[in-house]
Amino acid sequence: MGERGIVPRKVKGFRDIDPVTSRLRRRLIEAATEVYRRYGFEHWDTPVLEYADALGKYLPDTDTADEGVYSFRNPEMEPVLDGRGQEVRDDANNVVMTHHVLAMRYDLTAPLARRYAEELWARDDIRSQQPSSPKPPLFRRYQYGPVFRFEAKLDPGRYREFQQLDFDTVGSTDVAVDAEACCVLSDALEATGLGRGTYEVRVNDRKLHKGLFERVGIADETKARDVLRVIDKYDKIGPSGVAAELQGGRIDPGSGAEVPGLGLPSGAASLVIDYVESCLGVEGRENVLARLESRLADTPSGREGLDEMRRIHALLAGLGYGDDRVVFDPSVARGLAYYTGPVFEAVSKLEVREPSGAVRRFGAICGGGRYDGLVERLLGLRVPATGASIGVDRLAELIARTSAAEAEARGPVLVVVMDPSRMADYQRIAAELRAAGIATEVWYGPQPKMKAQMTYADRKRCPVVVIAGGDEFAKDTVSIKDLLRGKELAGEIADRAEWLRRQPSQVEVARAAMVETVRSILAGGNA
RNA sequence: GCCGCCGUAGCUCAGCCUGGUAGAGCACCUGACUGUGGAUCAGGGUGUCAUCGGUUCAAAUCCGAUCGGCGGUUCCA
Repeated sequence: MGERGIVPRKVKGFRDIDPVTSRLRRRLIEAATEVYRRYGFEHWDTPVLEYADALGKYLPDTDTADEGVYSFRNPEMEPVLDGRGQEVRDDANNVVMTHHVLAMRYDLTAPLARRYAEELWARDDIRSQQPSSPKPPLFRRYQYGPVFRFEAKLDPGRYREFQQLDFDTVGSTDVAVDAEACCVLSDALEATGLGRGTYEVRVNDRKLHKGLFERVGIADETKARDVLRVIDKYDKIGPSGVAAELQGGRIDPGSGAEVPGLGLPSGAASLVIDYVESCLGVEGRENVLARLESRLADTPSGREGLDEMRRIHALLAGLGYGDDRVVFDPSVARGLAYYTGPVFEAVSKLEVREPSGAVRRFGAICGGGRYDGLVERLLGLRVPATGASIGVDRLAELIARTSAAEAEARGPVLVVVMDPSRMADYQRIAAELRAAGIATEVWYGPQPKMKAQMTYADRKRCPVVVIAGGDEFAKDTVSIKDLLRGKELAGEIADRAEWLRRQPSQVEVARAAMVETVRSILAGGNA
């Protein structure tokens, strides 16, 4: 053995997708996008690469080293543009060129903003910073595809490349759109196979949080964000943990890690905890609203948030979306620097058991909300938008783990090669089956031994094998073996010789009847 | 990123404390079987003991660093 060459290895955080997962993924995307389409969203795609500054405007936490985008310098030189889109020139009046930084998209919303802003940019009134029309055009689209995030820590079910399935409405401030987004999520999840009652769409409004801070007297945004972060951990660390982190800090008993406190006065801390606990275990959107009413109605932002929630509730109720599908949960705190109004997420209530026996909770499988600052940072123009995204990979994993049917994926039909000199005949058999819409593969492996071919078919979960040797060709027949039926009957095998003589899962039929016979086996009937 | 635990065959793991160059179950491979996967029987160990370095006559075993996994913490547009 000499040099081994380059060691083949996959990039960490990225995945190879096997045929079963791939098929499931595509099925989910088809089912969900069909729902999106029914609501009037149209399909737009955008490139995987964007100029980093177009994305970067939405990187609220670029200072944290943990996360980031994959980026690199464009190999091609392009002109540098100023804020009005004019080429920058040097003293000699030459156009200044540079290798711009390109980045892989980390979600589908930032590219949407770019796409939308680019449309507006073409309008003279917008470019001159003096919009003649204060009303941005309405735009509804869905999009799916891979997004890329550099994450320092890779939890199970968390990757650096993953699929998102987005739908967004740009150009409307009406919370009716937010209510509709909840319906879309619910419909889409059910279309992919989640049973009613196994999931819930949780809704909150960032304005409620804002109201809480007004009440408690927290004006600083960073501080507010810190408080929300602590609230979000309530189910993990409990009321005493939350109280400690809001005030003096605590030491995590699990890891011994020191968690610094936020230094809130104890009165403020108990107001915050009261807010979180006020709705714990409260069933029904009406009841949640009533609890919040008594706590936040006297703050300007809280009042606003409550009005929005109330309207969303009325719209949902009018459409028949009850508490079995959409709930109000004031602890939901997504995308702190990003969302401006209603926020939603969808979670599965099913438990998944790891091979190790541990129960694993799936995180949110969908997330979304209103982000009225979308285009503002690109064009200085405030454009309302709301939308949500399904995490396709998480949903796929959830369904794969909780649905037995999905695990039983089938391979193609295999045409066994008994006599390599009759390859043309085998390929003709395969062509006939394919013409009937049946996925079919001819054995091209090295040894023509039948046992090896059967083992191959078994591994590949082939449902049917077509066998034709000298006997069959002489009689113009084929032997058709039902591997799934054979598997069922395999338990009865006591004497192999006897078993082979009877071949209970195999039939010999006239060549003309082959397609029909295979079709009926695939349809579930036994030949 | 920080703290803790872990890293031996394809998988689940034993061996490590008390150094003497590896073992179990399952899986896998071969054959009984010249035209039949799953039964049965008979064979087969398929491994740079994560990597690199240190201590030692001798390291899977002791020490250090690195990489990888898991849990927590941070974070999640």
